[in-house]
Amino acid sequence: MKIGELAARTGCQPVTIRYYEQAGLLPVPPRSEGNYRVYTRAHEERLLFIRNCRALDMSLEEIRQLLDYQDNPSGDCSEINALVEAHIEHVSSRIKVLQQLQDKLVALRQRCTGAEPSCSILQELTAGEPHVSQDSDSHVGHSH
Amino acid sequence: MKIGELAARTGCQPVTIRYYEQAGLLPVPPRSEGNYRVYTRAHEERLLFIRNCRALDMSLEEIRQLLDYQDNPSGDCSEINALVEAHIEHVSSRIKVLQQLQDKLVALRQRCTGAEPSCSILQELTAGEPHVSQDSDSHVGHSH
DNA sequence: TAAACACCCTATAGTGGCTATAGAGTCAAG
DNA sequence: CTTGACTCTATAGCCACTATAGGGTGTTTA
Ligand SMILES: [Zn+2]
Ligand SMILES: [Zn+2]
Ligand SMILES: [Zn+2]
Ligand SMILES: [Zn+2]
Repeated sequence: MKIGELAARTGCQPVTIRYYEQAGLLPVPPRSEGNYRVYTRAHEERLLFIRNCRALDMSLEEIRQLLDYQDNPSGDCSEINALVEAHIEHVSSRIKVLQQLQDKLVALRQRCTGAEPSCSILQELTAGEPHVSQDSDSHVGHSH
Repeated sequence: MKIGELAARTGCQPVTIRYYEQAGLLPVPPRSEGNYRVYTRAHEERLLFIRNCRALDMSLEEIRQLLDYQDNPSGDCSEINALVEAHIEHVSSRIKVLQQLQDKLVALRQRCTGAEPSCSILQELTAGEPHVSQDSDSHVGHSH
């Protein structure tokens, strides 16, 4: 299987596959005579694993850990559980922050009556309120 | 006011202030004899505006737009309202995605009984389900 | 006067998870 | 034998910063 077919099978672009190889998540595949990467079902499974994890917004580092547990099974689920638990916390704490932002944004939208000399939204944003910084220990990302 | 004081007043690092200048969000300030940037209250207000917007997770591009409306007031709130509305949509769509991920993650955690030969969590992640890609038109970021 | 120290300057590279581009090679079909 | 689809490598860009190196400035203290 060449990279294009693997990409089509996994819903993933060839460049991304090469990137995962570079990042040490996918094992380096053998090459054909013409220097093309040649993949097997094992690669496909592993890539699907990665894509499933990415679809859950795990970081590549978290995925690296899970793959490591998979490659060196210890019969102990506790580390896997801890990782999943930690990632649930990443996601849920990000949700909380975003919900607070949403509340503030809705309140901000409310401020505009359309009848002011200068829009109240801009005035509100100019006001120097105690600004709450976003927590940076969570890795679950931004809205843009 | 030198950059350190401005940074302290706005809860923002000096490097970030220079970055905003470079990015065209803060006007280039005059320099002192010793080539230090010298800021005024006007700079402080503008930087507070930017930080307030960033605290709401707006992108620098969105902030650029708002600053532009502020610098060229048209008496028309509709563009400002549209921008805020669009950003609320960025945030809320990100929240929806993350809530779905959270549900899946909780279900995933549930799978581990601690009694399997190989952890069911890894098996579930290996399974090649139809993977739902995250929408990429929203700019509100990731959990990590 | 000199040394220490806090602050400031520029320039460059790194972060994460890709995407985009340039320039070249491979391979099957017409 | 040329076209076209695919592949290769290497490099740069995206966002909003953060980190580092290597130097200059300015005040305080020994
Ligand atoms: Zn995580
Ligand atoms: Zn208004
Ligand atoms: Zn937005
Ligand atoms: Zn288990």
